[in-house]
Amino acid sequence: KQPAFFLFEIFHPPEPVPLSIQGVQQEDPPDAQIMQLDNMLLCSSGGRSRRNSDDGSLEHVDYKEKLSQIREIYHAELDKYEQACNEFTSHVINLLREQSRMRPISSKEIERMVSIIHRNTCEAVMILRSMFLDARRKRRNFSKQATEILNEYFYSHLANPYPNEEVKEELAKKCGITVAQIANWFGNKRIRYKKNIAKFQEEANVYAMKTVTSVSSLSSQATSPATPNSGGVMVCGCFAGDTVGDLFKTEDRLNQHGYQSILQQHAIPSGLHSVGPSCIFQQDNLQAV
DNA sequence: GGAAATGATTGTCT
DNA sequence: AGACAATCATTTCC
Repeated sequence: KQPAFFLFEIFHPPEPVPLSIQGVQQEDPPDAQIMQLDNMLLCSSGGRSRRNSDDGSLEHVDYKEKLSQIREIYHAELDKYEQACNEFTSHVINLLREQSRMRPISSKEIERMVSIIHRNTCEAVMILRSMFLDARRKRRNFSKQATEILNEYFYSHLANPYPNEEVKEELAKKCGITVAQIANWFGNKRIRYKKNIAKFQEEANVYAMKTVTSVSSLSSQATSPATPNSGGVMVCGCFAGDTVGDLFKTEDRLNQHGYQSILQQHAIPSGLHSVGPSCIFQQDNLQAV
């Protein structure tokens, strides 16, 4: 899942970041750093220098050589750090962009993240961690288009609104969300629909009409809405004006007004009491009995 | 600002 | 493993 994945990435950055160098870089201007290096070198070679005090020029050359060597290493390390820091920053930005599909992320938030990374990496990890833990339940509603697609599928497969893995993947692609989100959506939809069918009547009718128009526009000779792929049409038609919340009553009405034909279309044996186990109404029957 | 809607999470069941 | 049910946390609507 995204937050966990992100945390893993943070704790395993692409390149180990040399914290000590970062601290030096920020706290001291370049000149002060060079001075520091000079002093360190003087201290480390102090003993030898005293022992060879009679050969001052040789010692000086040796010192200069060492100094430039260390400077080279230092700058190489500094470059490495900057590169790692930039890589890490772009890495975080990419992850944020990915996450922006799941929850709203403003450009300000991204800027803040970047400034945090450039402060102190250790501190940054802690801040970022808490921020992501806080944000783990933040969400964004699906786009209208995505909801349309999902509802269209749901209401045109009302007899068996259980898309298989293949269909889920296809829907996920179409809607620009994950398969897990598709599963969540159908889980929520089934349960909420079943809990209060009356509330969803209007919506069901809307999508039924959509199916009618799309089907009739596809086949000009179709005079009846009961074409193989228009299951929702019949279902919603018989819901119109129905205020019954009780599933059993609803089922009776469905049987009376043609829901049976939809069940048959889905290769479900006649009579709701022998409907396959994947039918939501069957499950309710079992629970009620 | 509060209610309703909605996506996600968690625990339980089969 | 997948479905359901309850619930949480956020967003949207009035």
